[in-house]
Amino acid sequence: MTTYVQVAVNLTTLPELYDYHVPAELEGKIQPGSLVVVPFGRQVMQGVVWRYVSAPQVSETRPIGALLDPQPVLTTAQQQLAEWLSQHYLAPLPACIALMIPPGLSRQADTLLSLRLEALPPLESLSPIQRRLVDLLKERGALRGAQIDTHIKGVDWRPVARRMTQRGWLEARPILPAPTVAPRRERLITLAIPPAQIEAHCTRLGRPGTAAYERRLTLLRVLAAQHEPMAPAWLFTEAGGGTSADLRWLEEHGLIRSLVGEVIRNPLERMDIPPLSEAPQLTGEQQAVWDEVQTALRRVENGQSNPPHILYGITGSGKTEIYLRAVEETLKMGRQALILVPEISLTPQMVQRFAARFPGQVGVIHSKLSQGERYDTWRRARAGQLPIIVGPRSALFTPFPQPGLIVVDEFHDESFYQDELPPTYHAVEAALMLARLTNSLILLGSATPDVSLMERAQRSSWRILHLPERILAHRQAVEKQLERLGKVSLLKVGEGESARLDLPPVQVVDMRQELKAGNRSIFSRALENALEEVLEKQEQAILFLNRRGSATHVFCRECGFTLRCPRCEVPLVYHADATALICHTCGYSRKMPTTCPQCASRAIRQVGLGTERVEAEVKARFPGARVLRWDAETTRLKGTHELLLRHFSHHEADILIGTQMIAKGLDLPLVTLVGVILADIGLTLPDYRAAERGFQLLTQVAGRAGRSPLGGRVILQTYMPGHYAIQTASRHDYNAFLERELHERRRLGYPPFVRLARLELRHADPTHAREEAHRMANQIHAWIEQSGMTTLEMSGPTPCFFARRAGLYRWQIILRGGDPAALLRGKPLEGWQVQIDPPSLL
DNA sequence: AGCACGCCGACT
DNA sequence: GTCGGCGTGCTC
Repeated sequence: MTTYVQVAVNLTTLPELYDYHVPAELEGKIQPGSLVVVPFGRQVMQGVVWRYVSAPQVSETRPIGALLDPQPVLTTAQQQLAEWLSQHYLAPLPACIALMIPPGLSRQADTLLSLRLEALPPLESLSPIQRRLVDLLKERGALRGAQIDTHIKGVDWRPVARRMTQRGWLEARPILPAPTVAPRRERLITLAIPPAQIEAHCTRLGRPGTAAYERRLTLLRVLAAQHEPMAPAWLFTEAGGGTSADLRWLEEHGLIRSLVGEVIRNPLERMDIPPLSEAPQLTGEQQAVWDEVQTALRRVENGQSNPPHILYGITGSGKTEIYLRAVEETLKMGRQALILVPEISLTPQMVQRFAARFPGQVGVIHSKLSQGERYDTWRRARAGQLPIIVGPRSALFTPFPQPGLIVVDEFHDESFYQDELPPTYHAVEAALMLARLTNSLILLGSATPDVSLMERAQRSSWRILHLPERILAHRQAVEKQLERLGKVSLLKVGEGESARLDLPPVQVVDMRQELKAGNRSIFSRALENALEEVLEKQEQAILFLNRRGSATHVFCRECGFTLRCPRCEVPLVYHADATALICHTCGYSRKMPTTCPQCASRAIRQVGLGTERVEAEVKARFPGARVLRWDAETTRLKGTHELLLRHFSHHEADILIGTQMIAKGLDLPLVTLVGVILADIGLTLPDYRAAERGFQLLTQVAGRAGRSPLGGRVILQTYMPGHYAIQTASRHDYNAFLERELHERRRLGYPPFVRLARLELRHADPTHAREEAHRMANQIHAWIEQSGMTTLEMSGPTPCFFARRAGLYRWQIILRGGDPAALLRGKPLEGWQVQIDPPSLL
């Protein structure tokens, strides 16, 4: 009996599965999820076995070539998740599978080219490209296509090589490159005698009293203290000396043994992990929430399903402690937990808390990992050896044997939506699906829950858990620190270790009134006074402005000409410290001109403001203040987030100026003032979620103040003080915002009351882009007619709001109504990027 | 992705 | 007549 299987071939554009038979030598070793090598046309490719089939769809099948990993690389739940992603987001299945296989293990087919010297014509008769190929292969021997690509750039050499192969001048052999990742093996040293007998064997260490004798004895003692095999380099470090000759001596005298063992590459080794921390006592509110979560986890344990749980808790209300306990409970029942966070480099405190509570059981995923670290983390998770994974959206695709808990922290964050490369998907939606497939509990936590999901939660009877009070954990530690600084605490009377804190009062300052009163500075009188006060008291302040640079744009007062990026057409931004104009979309930069390029007038000026300008103004007004600027640029120039952060939290600076990256999860107890320089930025963008984004950002920024017993306040400067996002954020009133925003969405016909799909086209040729956009719009119109989906509305084609990006012209078509994805499924959309339920239409 | 097939214009 | 451009379709 031959076994037949369907295989998803690793070629991201392939829409279907292909049938193969299992050869006798692989019989019993192949199962759904197996990573295999298959012949495909005249190529050799990688693929994932999808399912067994009793009979193939085609008369002739070819055999599976080899099995690349004895363990399946996808779990059953992951296969189902990949199928759902493919269906829901209109992406080819192999593209969805690619999300789940570590880079380095997943390889694409290639061709190995070599010269046939005996058949080669005289070199003079060759064309330049042919000549380059021949020279390269003569020098380097046989090369893969990918290797040739690195030597011959900007030229399409493949058709040339193909013709040379047809003439018999070259030999082309299809190959599949081996995975570039593998377990790391190292020589390890272990004691060959019981630790207690070291003294008894001293005679075998050489002549007593010599340096070598002492070194060897120390090596043995270190090994005895360690209880586990040690790599030589580590052993020498711990022993404070030693050579490989010592090891040889000890091995020859039967005192130690060498063995080869796997060494795990663990990214957490590079991180400072605080000592094991005990779970703090819960407040009454936390306890009530925890009781509910615990009950839900009981149900998971008993195989019953749960609705998604939303954990709506204001900044500093102790959500993380609930996550930690839920993880502990999940581990107790032998299942694994997944913690998704928006941006791991901005939330090192989150990772540290998990690593401290569950030493040795936490794996971290982030973009800076080496391939080896990523591969090892993936394999340990698959084997059940690493039951907790913390990471960004990609961490969702970790292969756990039996997940029991999925946490999405700050689930309103847009970084959970991937729209750069296909498949575009929303990690929160995918997490909801995975929770359903694995019968896991899913906890979605946020201080500003996503409006669409909140509406869905209310409509579908999800559980909504509320933590309305800020708490201050580790009260004694903080109070001791304040005592040292001679500060008076503003804590409310509380029980035990934790205490309550009020949310900081927010003062909205109308900048139009400031102008009327003759104040043309970027600081209102209120903010200036507050800053002065903070500096006097030796406390700290944060100034927030959601824009980098010194000015928003540069224009000529004579003729009105604005300097724009030649590739993106967006206005260039002036950066004072580099005296350059920079495009914030593509990075293009040029010198600041002294005269207008259009009319040659010298009246060319910068207008608007960014973080650099704020920095300059602060330094001018408060010469004694120590100022630290934190944005994408200073991070790039001055090193890691952690470094800047540590600098500030050790009070080596008084004022921190930053863009939205300072809004996330920082816990800075000495900050008593947060000033928002201009709250309006972003609110006026033509996008259906502009108000929601503004509200979230302002709420988060405001949450940075008053996280300590010193109290705190927020000053919010704006030109539109009546805007509901600003009004509700200043009152910390999420419910009022939610109600108003849902009202607006219903009125204007936006999610959650309709579903959206967005089609985007990018092309270097503006005419082609426009014509293709119109052709597609007509086509979609016809599809709507044919399908009878008359509730679907199409708008466009229109140029995108950012109409050019990195030299490419962008056009979009928006579909809204019942189920836009259903219309597009299976339709030819080549060249277009499709986004289902996009969080932005810019 | 490769590679074949097949159709059209520029050269030996 | 052939060579070489690239549009289209196929790979179990």
